[in-house]
Formats: sequence, C-alpha cells, structure tokens
Amino acid sequence: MKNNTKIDNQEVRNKKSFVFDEESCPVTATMQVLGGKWKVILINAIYHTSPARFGELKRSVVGITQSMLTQQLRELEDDGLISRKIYAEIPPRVEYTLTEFGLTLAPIMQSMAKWGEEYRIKKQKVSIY
Amino acid sequence: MKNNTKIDNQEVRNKKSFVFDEESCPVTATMQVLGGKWKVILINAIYHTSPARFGELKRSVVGITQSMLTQQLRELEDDGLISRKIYAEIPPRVEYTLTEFGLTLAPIMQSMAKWGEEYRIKKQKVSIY
DNA sequence: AAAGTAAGTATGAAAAACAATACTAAAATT
DNA sequence: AATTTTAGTATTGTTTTTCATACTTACTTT
Repeated sequence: MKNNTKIDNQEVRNKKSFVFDEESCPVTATMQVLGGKWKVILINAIYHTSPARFGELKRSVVGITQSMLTQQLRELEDDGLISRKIYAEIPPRVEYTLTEFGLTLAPIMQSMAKWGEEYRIKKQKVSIY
Repeated sequence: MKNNTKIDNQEVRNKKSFVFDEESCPVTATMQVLGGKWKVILINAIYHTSPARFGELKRSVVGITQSMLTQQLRELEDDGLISRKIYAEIPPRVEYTLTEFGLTLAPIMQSMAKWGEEYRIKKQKVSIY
C-alpha cells in the first residue's frame, strides 16, 4: 500500500492522467458523429458532387446499398450536417447538400484526403510487383 | 432513349462523374485504415499518453473492453501505425507508441479535436437548460 | 398496355462488431 | 499459503451493422 501510493505519486508527477470519453475528449466526441462505415465517405461524396442526387450517390459511392444510403443520409440530416431538398416532380428528385455546419468538416476531409494519398504511395512501395 | 442520351450529355457537361472507392478516393482509402469504433480514439489516446501501457489505455479509454483493446491494438500494429514494446518483467509491461508513420495522422486528429470542440459548443447552444 | 424511372420503404437474414466472463503466468507482497 | 499484479487469451453470447430482395408511387416513354 505504501509502495502503491509511491507509484501513484510518481505517475502523477511524471504523467498527466487522461480520460478519453465523449465529455472530455473532443476527438472522441467527433467520432460519435462521424463513426460508422459510411458517414465520412458520404459527407465527402456530397462535398464533391453537391448538390448530390440520391441515385447519383448510389452509383458513385461504391459498395453502399440503397437502404444503407437512405439510413445514413437520414442520420446525417438529423445531426444537421446535410440538408435534403425534395422537388415535387415525377419521377421524384431529391438533392443533398452540406449545410453550413456540415461544411465545417472540410478540414477533416482535407486532412484525410492528404493522408490517404500518402498511404497509397506507402502501400505501393511495400507491394511486390 | 433519345431523351436519356440528352440528359446524360447534360450531366457530362455540367458535372464531373465521381467514383468513391478505395482506389480513386483518398478519403475512402483512409477510412479503410481508421474505420471502426475505436481506431481513431486509440490512436489519439496513444498520441497523448505515449508511451502508453496496456492497463493505462484500458483505464483511460472509457467503454473499451479488454478484448477489444487487444484486438484493435493488434490491427493498428499490423497497419504499422503503432509499435509494441514488451519488457521482460514480471508482472508484464508492454508499452505502445505511435510509429513515425502513425504520427503522420496527427493532422487528422488535430482537425477532429478542433471540430469536436466546436461541436460541443454548438450542442450547448441547442440544449434547453 | 407494358416497361421504365427516381427515391424511397419494408422485411428478414447474414455478417461483423462488440461485450462479459473466466482463465493464465510468474513473481512480489501480505 | 493466499492475494495481488499486468497483459493478455479463449470462449460464448449479444447487439449492431450491413445486405439482399421485393415492393411502392405516379408519370413518361415505347
């Protein structure tokens, strides 16, 4: 116990004690919104093709299913990141754009895009062709 | 069909046709590595507490289970983002640090941290207390 | 009259992610 | 001798995601 206290003090002295949860870690908080397989990809896609139609996203976002697309778009809308504009036409037309708030994610997407490019280069170097 | 072609041409004229997959979209490529509930949070935690011991991460990363922690750390190691240093001691000691490559993720974490802080402010404004 | 169109909804199933619990080793401490 | 410590593994179960398929509407084109 004495020893334990000694170690604790050492730890306190040498190292801040961090807590990573939604409350105290802003990165964790961001992940609550952007988590999931498709969120970031979709935001990025809308960012680049805005205004993006539903069918357009379905074709361009490789691998996503229609129901996933619908669901994720709804969640992004609920979080205030994208807006959905319905045209009263037949056949229907719906256009998605980033809201002003959604546009504040641009730096995240840009840093990810940059990293992804470098990652691709790194992978090429490792591959054995 | 004639009409269809007309619309297609219009689209080609007015809008680039994007494809969002791992090959052609660097953001999507990044998400292959950082996807999942814990990856970004863990990288961020190690970034801030490096060198981070296993038990330390288990305590500080709120909500993660031991098996999840082990699994995610292994995957991050396999992707070359973190390194694992084992000390031949009893009881065991293992320290995790970001590799040089892992450190290249810093801009992503920083942009996420910044956004998370602003998101918190926005949520406060909306709440009804 | 049948087929095509866009943007969905609904349903059920499969797959992946995640969680809980118990267990281990080898030395130090009580 | 029992307990504590750290960093796990193994097993089983639950929950969440994701997928596949069929269906809808109301108008246009064939």
